[in-house]
Amino acid sequence: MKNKFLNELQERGYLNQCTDLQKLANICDEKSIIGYIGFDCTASSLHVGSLLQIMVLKLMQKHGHRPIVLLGGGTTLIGDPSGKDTTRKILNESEIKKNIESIKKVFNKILDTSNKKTKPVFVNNFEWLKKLKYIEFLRDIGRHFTINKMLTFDSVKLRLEREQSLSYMEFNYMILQSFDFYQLFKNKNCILQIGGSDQWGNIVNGVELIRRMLKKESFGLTTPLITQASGAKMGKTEKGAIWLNENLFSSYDYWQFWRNTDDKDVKKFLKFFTELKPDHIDQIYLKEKNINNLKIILANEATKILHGETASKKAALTAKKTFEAGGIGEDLPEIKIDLSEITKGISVVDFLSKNKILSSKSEARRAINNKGLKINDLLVSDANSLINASDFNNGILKISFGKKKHYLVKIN
RNA sequence: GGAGGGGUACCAAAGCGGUCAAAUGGGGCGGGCUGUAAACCCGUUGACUUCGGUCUUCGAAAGUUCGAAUCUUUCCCCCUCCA
Repeated sequence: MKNKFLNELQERGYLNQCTDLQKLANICDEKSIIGYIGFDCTASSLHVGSLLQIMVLKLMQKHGHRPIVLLGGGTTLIGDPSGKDTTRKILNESEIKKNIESIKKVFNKILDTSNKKTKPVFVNNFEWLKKLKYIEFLRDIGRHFTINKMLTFDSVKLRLEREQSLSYMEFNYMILQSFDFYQLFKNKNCILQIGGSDQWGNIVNGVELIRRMLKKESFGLTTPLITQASGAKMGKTEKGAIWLNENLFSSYDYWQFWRNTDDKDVKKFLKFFTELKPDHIDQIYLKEKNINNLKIILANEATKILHGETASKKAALTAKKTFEAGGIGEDLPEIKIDLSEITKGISVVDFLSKNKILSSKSEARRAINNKGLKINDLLVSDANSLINASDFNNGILKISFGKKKHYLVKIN
């Protein structure tokens, strides 16, 4: 019989592989466990690609288990070769520290921090990795890894097959990650490591290490690699990543991201990225004839989890006003402009490039020539036209690029 | 160490003395259709511009030439084959 936590894990499609599902289920039935996921700290924010993993942590909490969030200051110094064709850029310690602080904010928003029993624990593997002594480490830990086996793991194998160089430093990443798990197992009683499917090799090595070093059993579990119907990797659009930190990606944009989900992904994403019950999702999916309403539900629920209910509602309202009523929603991005500039009259093209709505004047001219630019919902037909005071209604002007990008310009 | 092949825009790839800001495909962006979706169709895709042009770009540097992505030299990097 499956355990509730693992059951829901599977039902939502979070489960890819597990080292021993049945045994893990038995343990989860008996007591509350501690599990961890490690996150990369190469940027100041995680993006939607890591969201599935965070949702798994949240699910653990829901079923009374405690998540450990490992923000890998130590391993980020090395760079995980898994799924990478080339060596990552190496960050220095202070950059990583800053990134960790920034990334933490998101976990504190998404995860439940009020329940003492399941409150997330943050750890930084730099704490133990920095203390390692090379010779000791080789003797105590290194002896348990054979090169023969390490060469068979995808992260290594693929790089070698493609004849892309893999440095000795990166080659060691796997061992360090195993050591992380060992440390957490030994010191924090953490029996489960979760990760994306590309982490399988690293995770299994950790389980193995614990067995060899401590003669104890631990568990590994991976989530599937999710792609969007378009084939793109989750969270990475060509424009840039869908960041989770609000300073990089506003709650309004975040809501829009979900609202623009491909039809084919809607059901899947509802299960992945909302807390609606799976059977409820199945029901509404059957009942609701208009898929757009489901996309709105998806956007509302997903945004709620990250940015809270107020922000989610505000984004939804703005979307409604902007797209359905053709009006102005207050959550649209704002741009301030000095009164003096409008009295003089500023050219539209200058304004667009200056405020980074478009990257250059040429691009702005192109946009106008391609009928892509509107001011107060009126097409701008002349690339030389000026913005002046008469374009403002109550000190506000709406400028739109394409059908989806709208900005409010306010007089300072 | 020896012998060859190659580095071109976001990516892939053509061009191999002028007509090259550089074919074509993908991607991006905009428009049309629609449902803020997909598919499809059209346009666009270095910067600046008084819209006449001007400037920067084909691994790096130097040279030949009226003129270089294209020829020469040196350097850097990648690949294939042999040892």
